[in-house]
Amino acid sequence: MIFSKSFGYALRGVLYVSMAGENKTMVQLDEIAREMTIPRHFLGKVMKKLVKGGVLSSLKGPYGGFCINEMTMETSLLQLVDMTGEPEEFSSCVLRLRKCNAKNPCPMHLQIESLREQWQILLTSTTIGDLVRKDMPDFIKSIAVI
Amino acid sequence: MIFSKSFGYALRGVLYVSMAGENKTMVQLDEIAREMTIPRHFLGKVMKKLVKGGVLSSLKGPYGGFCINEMTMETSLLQLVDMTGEPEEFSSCVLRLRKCNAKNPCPMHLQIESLREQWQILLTSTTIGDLVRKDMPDFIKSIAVI
DNA sequence: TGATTAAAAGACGTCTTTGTCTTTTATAAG
DNA sequence: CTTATAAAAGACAAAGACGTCTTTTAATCA
Repeated sequence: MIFSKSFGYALRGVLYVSMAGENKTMVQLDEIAREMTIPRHFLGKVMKKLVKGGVLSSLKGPYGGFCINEMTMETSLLQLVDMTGEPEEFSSCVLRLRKCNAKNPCPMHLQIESLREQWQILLTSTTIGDLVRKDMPDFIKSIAVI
Repeated sequence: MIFSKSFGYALRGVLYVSMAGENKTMVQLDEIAREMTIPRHFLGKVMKKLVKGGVLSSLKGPYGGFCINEMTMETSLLQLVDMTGEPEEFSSCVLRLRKCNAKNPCPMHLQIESLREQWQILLTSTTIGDLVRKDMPDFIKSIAVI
């Protein structure tokens, strides 16, 4: 699989907060985990990363929880990937061949590099806001568990 | 990373046998591991899978080792992926959203599905033979360790 | 048959990802 | 200030990928 489970949890978490947060101010971990069918404590760790990354804001204590902020809707999927996983090794050959690069390309270098760039562009140009705006009403039903 | 280390080892292993095997009959694990800088015993397990999968043949005992067969050059990269890793979950949404499919697509379904298909096509249509034929002389230098 | 060789197979250990549980910290309300 | 609440943080466990080492099996040759 291309994306990690953590990424999937993060995406669904942000989307849930973005949509549920339209009415309420704060959305709590328990609700997100229950509605999205994500292990509660693990989701907690993922959400913490998102808060650290600035994608979401949080508040402890009674009436606390998570909420969106100025950055949320502008966040790209690539940023989400970076926050939830390891920083990609962008220098190395996708096929794991040594010394494969633009100057000394492996036989598949061009085609693979092209595909990787398309992914990059797609993930960079798509924001949480895009997803939320695209088809809100139907989408809420499909962001639950994998 | 898209492909596992095992896949990288398998690819380099098959390529090495394919190219070294033009002269000699049998290529041994020790030589492959040494020349490709791959952990010997781990490579042994990967090579075993390839033999089970029919991509390579092997012989035990003195003068034994690995050699190519009728299937080797026709093997696609996708087959190599399948042999070295887990069977892909092709039904599930790449973004890990539930119930996302052609009839009930998530907002990114079309674009992502298109990219995935391009990968699929590339990996299916590229065979070991293609790689070996493409630029043999230069390639042998670049298939070593990542 | 016996010795040697090399792949096959299995036991075991490490590291990362994923998941669970408990404790700590921060905030709101009385 | 005390209590309740909820995120933050940390310890720990399970599973899989990756890696090492040892034993077993099969083949060749004397």
